[in-house]
Amino acid sequence: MPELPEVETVARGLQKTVMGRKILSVALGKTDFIDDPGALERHLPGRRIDAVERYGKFMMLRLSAAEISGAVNSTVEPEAASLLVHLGMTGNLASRRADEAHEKHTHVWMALDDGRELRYTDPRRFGRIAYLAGEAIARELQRFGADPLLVGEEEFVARIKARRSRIKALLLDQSVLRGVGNIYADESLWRAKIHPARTSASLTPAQLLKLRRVLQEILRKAISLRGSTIADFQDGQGEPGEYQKHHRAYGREGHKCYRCGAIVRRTIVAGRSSYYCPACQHAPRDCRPLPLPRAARGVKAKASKPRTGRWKIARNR
DNA sequence: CTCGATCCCTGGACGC
DNA sequence: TGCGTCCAGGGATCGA
Repeated sequence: MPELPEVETVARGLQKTVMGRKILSVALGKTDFIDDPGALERHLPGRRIDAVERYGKFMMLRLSAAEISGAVNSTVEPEAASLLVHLGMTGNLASRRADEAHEKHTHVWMALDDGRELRYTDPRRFGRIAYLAGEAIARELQRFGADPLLVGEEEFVARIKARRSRIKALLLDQSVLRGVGNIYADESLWRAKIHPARTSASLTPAQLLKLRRVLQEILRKAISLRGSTIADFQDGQGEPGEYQKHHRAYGREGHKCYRCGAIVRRTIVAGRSSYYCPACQHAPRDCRPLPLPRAARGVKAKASKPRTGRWKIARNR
């Protein structure tokens, strides 16, 4: 699932391939995940993609003011505008040759001035696309919390301590930190030896500082490895990330803890599967692991495949 | 404020 | 093998 490192990877790819390109036209497939499909058709053609930025799990395509060539298009307002793209669970945004067959579940085609198309694909359509202009951009972004890579020690502790939820729920809450999802929440909690069901109030400042530090280390490492690619699916030409090889908790139910050898267990916290080492990460009394599935039990349990969605980082050529 | 439940959606895993 | 069921999960939303 695209979290901060995966979105960063996609955004960096797009910086190389579509930045500076002009959008010539827009075609749409299914649009139930798009805020205002008509706005895309009305406002994107004629604009140039000036920048591709990441904001939490969103990508922001900064768009030019649109008077690039030829006739003035009166339907295009001159104010700052952005295309916000959230990949949800299975979304991808990539540049393809216009004559290249499109993947199944492609829902947006943006023809560019270099003969290529910027295409959005998303089988489950849990993603989101929104065209935002003017003050709507700032209004949209103010809902989100700190960037976990930039947040300082004081702010991190303050944001966590301001709430009394379980730590996993807080890590996943985009209004606390923007960009952390299920994988990197579990990975950082394992590394910090904190059980996901612990409440923020029960954690010491030292534990929170440790959590912040390992979270940043993990995110940086994951970005350097182009994110995590879980269980490849369909279509050949992706360039998968490598960070899944470094997972220490996520998807490892039934395997031995890399640190102590205990069996990694799974439980549900904040409505999400949460993987942890019962020996390293002391559980609150009210939190029990789920029974191990048959595939993950037994002596030589050939570890179950990670229970997870799957997606692939497509190469942005 | 915080929780859990429900829904959205598709396809892969699994059980019989 | 084939079919039905369960499940993954980010986020919105609603009720407790």
